[in-house]
Amino acid sequence: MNLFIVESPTKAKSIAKYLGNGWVVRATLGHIKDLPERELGVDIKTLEPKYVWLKGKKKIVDGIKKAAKKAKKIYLGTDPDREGEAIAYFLKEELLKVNTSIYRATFYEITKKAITEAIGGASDINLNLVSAQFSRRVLDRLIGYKLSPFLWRDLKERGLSVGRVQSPTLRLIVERERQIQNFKRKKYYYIKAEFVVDGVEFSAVFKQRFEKPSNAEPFMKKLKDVMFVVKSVSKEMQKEPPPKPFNTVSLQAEASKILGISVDKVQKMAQKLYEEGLITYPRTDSYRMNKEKAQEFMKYIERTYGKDYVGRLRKYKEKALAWGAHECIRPTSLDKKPESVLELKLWSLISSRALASLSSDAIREKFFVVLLALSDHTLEFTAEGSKLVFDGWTRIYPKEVKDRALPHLEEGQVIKPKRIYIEEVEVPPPPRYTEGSLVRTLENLGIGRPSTYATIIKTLKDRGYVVLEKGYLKPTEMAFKVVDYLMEKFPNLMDYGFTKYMEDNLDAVEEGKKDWKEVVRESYRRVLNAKE
DNA sequence: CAGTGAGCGAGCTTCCGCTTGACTT
Repeated sequence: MNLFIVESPTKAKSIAKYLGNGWVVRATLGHIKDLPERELGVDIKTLEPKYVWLKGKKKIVDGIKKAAKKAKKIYLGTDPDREGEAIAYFLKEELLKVNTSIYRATFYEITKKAITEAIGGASDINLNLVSAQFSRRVLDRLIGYKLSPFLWRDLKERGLSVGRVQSPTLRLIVERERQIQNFKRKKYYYIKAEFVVDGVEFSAVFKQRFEKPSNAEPFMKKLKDVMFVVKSVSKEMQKEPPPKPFNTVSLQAEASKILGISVDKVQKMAQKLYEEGLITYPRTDSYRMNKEKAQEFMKYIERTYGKDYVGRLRKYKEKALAWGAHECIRPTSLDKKPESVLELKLWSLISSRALASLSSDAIREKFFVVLLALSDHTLEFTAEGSKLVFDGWTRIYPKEVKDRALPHLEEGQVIKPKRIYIEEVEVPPPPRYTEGSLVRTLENLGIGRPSTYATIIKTLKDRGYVVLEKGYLKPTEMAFKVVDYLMEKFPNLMDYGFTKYMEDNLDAVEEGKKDWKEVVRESYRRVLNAKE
């Protein structure tokens, strides 16, 4: 008998099916060891971490140990990334006590082929990856546990917190609020001309924008009872490529918007769909899709919508970190659907998005018309129109874009406006973040990971830093104080590029170019550098 | 005798990231 160990019990089930008789597959349920919660757990002089059993994990690993005793070979199939490598490292440390035949197997998708290849090519733990995890973990602990007390002391409130992720995130929310508070109402004025030609209504706008309506008045006088001549008509075809399939962030943002629920709820529902075997792994930053599945989906598109709607499997530029474990979020099969109404809505959203990503471009025809006042050719107006000439992917994943109709116009044609008027346009202040837009911003900045995006928001709420108001995140008084304090005292931590700086250093550790403790020391010094 | 400071004990807040299931409300 051989033993195969993964993180997720759902994966364990699938893999057990592929491997068949002679194999036992077990799951760790994520990390098994971590720094102790109630103390720093890091020797501040040597930076030596103290990893202890996570609650309930000793029991799980004891169970795995029992199986390991009887196993011929043991394969550590935890996720192929920093955190997964650390789990494998601690597993090996324990399992060596009962069996020395231990191998590290990595795979990037759960197919029979990928698993078989992983077993064939199994090797040993990558200690550089493990070291990078230590760096990340210890640095986060130092920042969290050493800096939070500053807030308790100086802001005289208990329960406040500082973190590499949460604090810059809070800064985003607070800075946006300040932009809104300091926003100067600004209005602009446009001159518009309305026409009806062949029963089609359209409007054209004067090339110049005015700060005050009185500035537009002299032009309005000149435009009294004026006729227009069509100077030029042009058009161009525009391709609209399909959207990418979902990853964690885009699913959270899109589903919370469309279904009107929190990103936390989206994530919990997605987890349930995953456990029921209806979708792929829901915590991923990748847009990759399994080739065979993509082929199958494209055949479905051809059967259902016709050949013209079949696109191709596109390659997307992935963030460096998205190299990791999992493909995009997609249905496992188009026939297996959930029963509950809300879950079905989410599943359908995921399915149609995955299908749309494999569908053809939509094609839009855009028109541009230039009109001149017949009496004075310096008075130039323009009109734009557009029309969807081929719906492509938008047939599968609806996108709301209205056509703007223009009548057929010939150069030199003279037309009479129905009316000419001044339109007031007020520039709106920037909006507060929604949970979805915040999570999108974090992903773009490289802050946080797919497994934590939803909990970051929860932490900010729990600390009393933000409240949800009509679906938007609003910072509290305390949030302003905390951000101002941290910006003054630890500006390097509050820099949106800090995580990127850390990641670059972790990359160096992973490549064996830097010592992990040196990276912690340097980064932590950088955080403190401001004053203290 | 007032003021200072060493020493000691009580209370104990907090990080990010990996994964679910066992809790409570």
